[in-house]
Amino acid sequence: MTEQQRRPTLMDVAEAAGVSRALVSIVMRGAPGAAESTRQRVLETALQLGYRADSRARLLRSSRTKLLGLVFSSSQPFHAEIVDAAYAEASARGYEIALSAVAGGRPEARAIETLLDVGAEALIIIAPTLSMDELALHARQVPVVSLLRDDVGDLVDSVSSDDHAGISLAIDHLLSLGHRRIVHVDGGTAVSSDKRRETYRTEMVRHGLQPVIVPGGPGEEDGMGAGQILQADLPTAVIAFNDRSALGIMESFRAAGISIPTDVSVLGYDDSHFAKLSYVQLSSVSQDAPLLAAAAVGRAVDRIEGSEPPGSVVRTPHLVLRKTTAQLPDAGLNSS
Amino acid sequence: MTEQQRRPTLMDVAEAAGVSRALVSIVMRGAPGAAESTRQRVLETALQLGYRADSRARLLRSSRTKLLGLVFSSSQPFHAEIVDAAYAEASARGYEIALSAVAGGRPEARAIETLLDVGAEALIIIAPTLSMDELALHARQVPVVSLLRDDVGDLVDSVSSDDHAGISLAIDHLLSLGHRRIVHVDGGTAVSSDKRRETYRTEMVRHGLQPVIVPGGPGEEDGMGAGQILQADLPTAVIAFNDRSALGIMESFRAAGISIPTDVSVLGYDDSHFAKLSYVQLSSVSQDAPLLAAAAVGRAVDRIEGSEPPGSVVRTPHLVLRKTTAQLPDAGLNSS
DNA sequence: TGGTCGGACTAGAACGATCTAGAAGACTAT
DNA sequence: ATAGTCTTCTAGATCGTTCTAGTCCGACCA
Repeated sequence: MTEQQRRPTLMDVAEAAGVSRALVSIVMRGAPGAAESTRQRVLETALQLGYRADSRARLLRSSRTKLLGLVFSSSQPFHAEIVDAAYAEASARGYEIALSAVAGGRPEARAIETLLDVGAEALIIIAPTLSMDELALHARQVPVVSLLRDDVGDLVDSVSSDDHAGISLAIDHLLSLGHRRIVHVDGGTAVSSDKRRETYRTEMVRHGLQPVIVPGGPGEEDGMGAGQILQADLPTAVIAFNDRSALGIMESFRAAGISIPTDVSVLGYDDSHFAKLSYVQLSSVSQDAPLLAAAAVGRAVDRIEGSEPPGSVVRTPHLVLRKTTAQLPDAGLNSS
Repeated sequence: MTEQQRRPTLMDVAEAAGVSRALVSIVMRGAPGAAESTRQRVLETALQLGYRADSRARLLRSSRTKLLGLVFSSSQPFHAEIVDAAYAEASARGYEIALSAVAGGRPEARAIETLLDVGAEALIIIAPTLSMDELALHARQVPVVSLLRDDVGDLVDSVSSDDHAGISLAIDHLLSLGHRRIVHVDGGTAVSSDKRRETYRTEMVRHGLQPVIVPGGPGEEDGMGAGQILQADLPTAVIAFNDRSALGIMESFRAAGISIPTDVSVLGYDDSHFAKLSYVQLSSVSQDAPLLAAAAVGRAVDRIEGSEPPGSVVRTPHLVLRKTTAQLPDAGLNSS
C-alpha cells in the first residue's frame, strides 16, 4: 500500500517550469539573479510538485552544513534542559542541531563519530568524559566546545559554570545565617566534584572553620547514605553536591525525625526540576542551563565563522533561596 | 591555529595505496571482491590518513540511508529511557538512529521535517500529538511508527502498552489484598489518560464496586492536589495515573500524617526511576520501556525491509510490587 | 555606429561516495 | 589450443545539489 514514489528533484521542477536546474536552485535558496516573474513561477511549480531539497546533496556540494553536533547523556535530566535551550539558540543563529546521545552501551566516542559522519561543523559535548588528548584530537578537525567541564586543554573551548563562585555563594549564605558547622557531601567521581570539594575546603579554612567532607555521589541513594553518616554528629548545615543528592540527604533526615530547616539547613546544586517542587522547596545553586547552552552555541558558531582562537567562558551561578535554609537560632556557640 | 585541513577522501586513500577509488570503496564497506592482502594494505593507509567516509556522499549515492528517525520530548524522563533502548536495538539491526527533540518553541512538525531532511527511512514518534491526518500524510512518504499511542489510523504503525491490562492488573492486585474502596487519580489531558480512566471505571463496575475518580495530571503537583481532596474521605487504595502523580499523592498524605501502606495503599504507573528509589519503593505498573522501544524499532525495520502492511503491536504491562501496597486488615467491611 | 555594461539565464563541472559493466590474469575443463 | 569461469581490479556513470564561467540580449553612452 501507498508505494513510496520517488521524491521530486530540482530536475523535475526545472522541467515542469521550463527553466534550467541552476535557475531553480537560485530561486529555491533565494539567491539574487532571477527575474521576479520567473521566481514566482518556479516557486509555484515547486510547491505543486511538493519539492523539498535533499539536504544530503545540498550539503555535499556546498561545504557548509550549518550543523552543530550536540552530545548529551540521555540519563541526565539536567542535560535535557540544555538541549532545549540549545535548539532555540542555534535556530536563532541560523544553525541546525544534530543530537547524539550517550547511553548504556553507546560510549561518548561513538556518539561523536556519528556526529562527524553527518557533517557537524562543530561539536558541543556536555560534561565530556574523554581525556584531554582525545578531545584535542577531535579539535584538530572541528571546533570542540566542552560544556560544564573546563579542564580540557587549550585546543578545546569550554563553557562552564564557576563552581568556585557557586560553593562560595553557598558558604557565604550559610555563614550569614549564623551557621558555622557546615558539612559538604561530595559528588564522588562525578564531573566537577573535585573542584567543588576543594573550594569548600579552602573557603572553610579561609573563614577559620573546620571543613568536614562526607563521601557521596550524584544520586539520591548516595545522599541517603551520606545522611545516615551525618546523623551520628549532626552539623547545622549541609551543602550537597547536587539536588538529587540533597533529596536523599533530606529523606534520610526526615526518616530520623530531623526537621529541615529547623534542625539543619540543606543546600542543593543545579536548581533542577526537583528543587522547585512544592513539597521540596529546596534552596539551590543555579547554573542556569539556558544561559550556559546559549553561550556554548554562541561559542561554537563564533569558532566556525570567525577565526577566533579557542577560549573558555565561565558563567557565575546564583543562589535560589527557597525553604530549606534558615537562620541559626543560637548563633555562634559551637564551632567544630 | 590548527587550520582545519580538508578531510581525506576515497581518492586520497586510493592514490596513497596505489589502487582505484572503487576498490577502496569495496574495502571500506567490507564488500566482497578484494584480495586479503590488498584489503589489509588499503585499511592501513586509510587509518594512517585518518580517512572517514562522508556519510552525505555515501547516502546520496546509495538510496539506502539506514537511518531511523526518532522524535522524543526532551522534558520527559520516560522518553529518555526509550531513547536508550532504541539505540541498542537499532544498532543490533544494523541501523543508525537520528534523534530530534520536541522542545519549547520546537514543535513536533519541525522535528519531523528535520529527520526527513537528513533522509530517515522511517519515523518513530513517541507519544505523537499530531492529528491522525497529519500522521497519515507523512506515512505516505515513509513508514511511521507511533509509540505509546494507538489511535493513529491504519496507515500508521503503533506500538503501545495495553492500558486496559495495566489498570486491570492494578485493580485485581488491590482486590486480592482485600481492598474495595479504590480510587483513581487521573492524568487530565495527558496521552492515554482517557483509556486508563475508562478502564478503571468499567472494571470497578464489573466487580460491583463504586468507581471514584479524582481529577489529576501527569506531574507531582497534580498528585499533591488530588491528595488534598482524597484526605476528606480517605479510600483504602489509590491508583495514580503515573509515578510522578503517585509521588505527589504520597507526599500530601505524609504531610497529613497518613501512613502508607498502613492507612492507604498507593499504586503508580510507569515503574520509573523514582519508583525504584529506596525511600520511595513505589509499587507500580511497568510498561517496560526497553521492550517497547525494541518493538518499535523492530516494527520500523520490518516496514522498511519487508512490504508488510502497517499494524499495531500491543504489549502487556506487568506489576512491580514494592512497599506501597498492603493487605487490608479488616477486609470486606465498608464498600462505599 | 560600435563598444561596454549588466541582468537573466544556462551548460557543465564539481562534491565524495556507490554501482554497473567489463578488463586482465590465473586456472580449469574440453 | 580454445573456451569458460573465478577472482581481482578499474573506468566511468550516477545520486541531487551548488558553483563557475559563460552566452544572449537589450540598454546606454560617446
